[in-house]
Amino acid sequence: MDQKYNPLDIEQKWQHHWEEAKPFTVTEDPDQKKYYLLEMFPYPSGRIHMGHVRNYSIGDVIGRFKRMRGFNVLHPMGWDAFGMPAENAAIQNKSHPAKWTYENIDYMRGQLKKMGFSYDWNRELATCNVDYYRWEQKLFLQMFEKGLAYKKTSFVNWCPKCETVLANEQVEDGCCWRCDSEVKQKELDQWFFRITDYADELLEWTNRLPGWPERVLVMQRNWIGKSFGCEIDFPVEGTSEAIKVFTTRQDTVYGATFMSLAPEHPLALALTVTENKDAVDAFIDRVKKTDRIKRTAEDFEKEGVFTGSYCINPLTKARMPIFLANFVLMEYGTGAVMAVPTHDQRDFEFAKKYELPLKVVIQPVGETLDPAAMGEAFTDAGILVNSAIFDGMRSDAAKEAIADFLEKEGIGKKTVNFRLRDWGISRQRYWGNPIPIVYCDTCGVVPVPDQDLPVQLPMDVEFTGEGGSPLAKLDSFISCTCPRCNQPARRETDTMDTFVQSSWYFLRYCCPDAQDTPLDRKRVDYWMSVDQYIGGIEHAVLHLLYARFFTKVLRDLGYISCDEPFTNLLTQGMVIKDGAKMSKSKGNVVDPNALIERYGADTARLFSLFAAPPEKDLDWSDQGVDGSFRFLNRLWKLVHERMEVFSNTRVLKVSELTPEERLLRFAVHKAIKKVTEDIEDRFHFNTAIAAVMELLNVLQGPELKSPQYGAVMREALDSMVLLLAPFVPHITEELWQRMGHNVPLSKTPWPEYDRDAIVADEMLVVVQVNGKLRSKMTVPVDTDEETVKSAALADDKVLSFMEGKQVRKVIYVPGKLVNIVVA
RNA sequence: GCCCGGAUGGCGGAACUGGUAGACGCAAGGGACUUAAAAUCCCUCGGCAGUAAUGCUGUGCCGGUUCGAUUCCGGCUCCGGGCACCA
Repeated sequence: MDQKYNPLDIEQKWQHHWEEAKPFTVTEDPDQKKYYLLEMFPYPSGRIHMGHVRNYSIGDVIGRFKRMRGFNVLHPMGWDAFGMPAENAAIQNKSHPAKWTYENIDYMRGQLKKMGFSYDWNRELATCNVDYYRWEQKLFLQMFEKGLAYKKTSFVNWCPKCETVLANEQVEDGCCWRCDSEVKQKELDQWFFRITDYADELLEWTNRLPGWPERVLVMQRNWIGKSFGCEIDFPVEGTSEAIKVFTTRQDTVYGATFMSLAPEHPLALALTVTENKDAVDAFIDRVKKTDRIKRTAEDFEKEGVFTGSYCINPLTKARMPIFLANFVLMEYGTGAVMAVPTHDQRDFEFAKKYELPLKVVIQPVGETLDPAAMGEAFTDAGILVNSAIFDGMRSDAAKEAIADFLEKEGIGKKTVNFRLRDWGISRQRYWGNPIPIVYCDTCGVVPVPDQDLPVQLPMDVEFTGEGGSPLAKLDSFISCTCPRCNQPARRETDTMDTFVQSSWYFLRYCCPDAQDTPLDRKRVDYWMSVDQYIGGIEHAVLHLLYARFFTKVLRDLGYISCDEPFTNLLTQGMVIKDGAKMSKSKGNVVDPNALIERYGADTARLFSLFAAPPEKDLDWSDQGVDGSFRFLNRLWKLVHERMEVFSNTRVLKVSELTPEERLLRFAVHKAIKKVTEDIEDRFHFNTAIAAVMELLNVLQGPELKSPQYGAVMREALDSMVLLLAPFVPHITEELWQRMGHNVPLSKTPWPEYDRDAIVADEMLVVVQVNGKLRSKMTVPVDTDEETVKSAALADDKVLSFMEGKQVRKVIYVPGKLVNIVVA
């Protein structure tokens, strides 16, 4: 037998075995506890990177562990395969995105297999495959029917480099999430998903996801941005019209001295008097040319223009001049703001600039504000003044009272507003799922009927890189007949955002071969929801919000029963090297292939799990990798060395062990307990691995000559190999087999620790004087409190620190320490 | 500005409910083996003083609670992340 640890051979051997025996293939079994484990599926960009290695290694530990614990573990893998890089590569290489994508998938699948991840490959799916996206088209049409998918003209985020629209969630710091180009605003007719219909439920459930990291939930809550307030009507002087405003500060309504409208407000032009028309037109024109992102920056100068019209404050009856203001957004609230310059900083700045009246209606407790002397708005809560019957009330009480009063008078009503906008899903790109819609001059927007699905993405397309989407130039695709009137019609040429595909892939994994339906309810209901989801934090308000939305929509469409897709979420940290995220431009990339060739997959897995707990950033260290490799070599050597000792050993007789043997066994069972708890309760794989390293250090001690040493050692090495199996599956399978086991590790249960073995005969008691460590004593475990205390008081070292002082108190923490308080 | 995290040796990190700070690993130094090197094995390894035993000190800073604080409370500093002209 090979005595040298040769990772490449044994990894190949066991990967081949898994390929043949398929121990990770699962079906629904109502008699077994199910466990759905999922890592975020990769985009097939070419080759896997360290982030993938880390993400999937974390997942694989959990998968293999749960399997050994007797769970029916669903652990699928697939490809988030539509998207722009494929199209860009096609332009560059004069190739086809499909070719590029499928080649990448083949290569990366090979890489994942070389890492030894325990996936059920029978369920593999690629979202660019028509067998996947056809069902998404069906779901789109059902959403269209229910009004959850709709088309509207609006200003949208436009990435000039990607030549496509981006959802709000895909704009980061005013730049494209993918290519970092500055995002512009463009007015386009686009498809949207009505995620705002689910805003309340999405928010509500953030309080019912205890298995999610709090910061992800907070980010989602902020993103949804629910605020409570009032809608109030301000009648326009001399007309029967009223301007509706939204405010969260109805307690300041008596202080509203003017009105600010968004330049896009539908009443803007109608309210403009003839003398002001030129100025207003010029202002609107200027604002429209200003970039959206800049316009909404906090430091952007507040500017406006007077329309010449007035409205009436419904409570004070004061005349309020109506302005257009550049900082007022049409898409939040009603596009109109009642301006309270004393209690809102923006209104304050605006009022100062255009010399508008200031009226204080909230006084801070114990202070009196003088409007003339104010340098900034007072925006905190306080006591109402100058507010008629509400004078003297506190802000929060006044909010309620004024809201009730407005409702009673029919001037306004309580309402809520969300920051969340509908999800814009149209993309002006080729490599995506075609939106199954036809435009007919007679019938308008017509959904493609069920029997005509799927709308196949045509393959005979040229990629020039010029002039936008290739689909928009492909007559054979565009030209069609209207399904309603059979007249010539045009096909929609936009494709769906790739985040649509990733919003339900985890459901399709449950029934990847379902033929007549996107989702086979019986199977989906068996597996869902995902018990553990693992991926990067960067998807906190993207994928993770969209997937929650889709799950709720599909529930309401009757496809599934669960309310939420992911019960537990683990967000793993980034992989860092030399103080920066690994990237080609920084030149600090570690290639998994090179690592596997040099050390084997087990070492790569072990290091990425050992160097940091999963949720923290992982600092890559080449020497650290050496250390992990050394450990596996020591393990290999020790098992082979001691194998002979136990080869002809009889059964372990626990009651007849020598003290040395008992100590060895103590170490083994302590390790089993520690590793089990670290994996199960907290996913602290780094400390679990450290515990096994400690055990190895103990077992490496000198061979004993005592009669049961062989039996103890057999139990020890068996246990150690089992404990390491989820982390380093290849070497452990090999050692397991070499130790004479016929059943492979992948079918062997997790070890249980023996409670009796971890009860020590003696205990170490630390002795403190005034909280400082002064001595240690070893006493039999059953020693009673009084005996321990008096032994501590009689200790030589302790006595020297008590000299000339009186004992005030003696504290005993059973089995741990004695603290003697002296003065 | 608001909301979340975080700060522990030369480095990655450990200490789970307040009870021996620094597990495990890396690096470094010394030694064994070797003609030599690699590999392997052994020893040392927070700081200061001391040959040593040992003592003092030490978990970002200041203070508090406690017999006892890396852990709890109050106030700061710095770093990372999210949100932000959202009415």
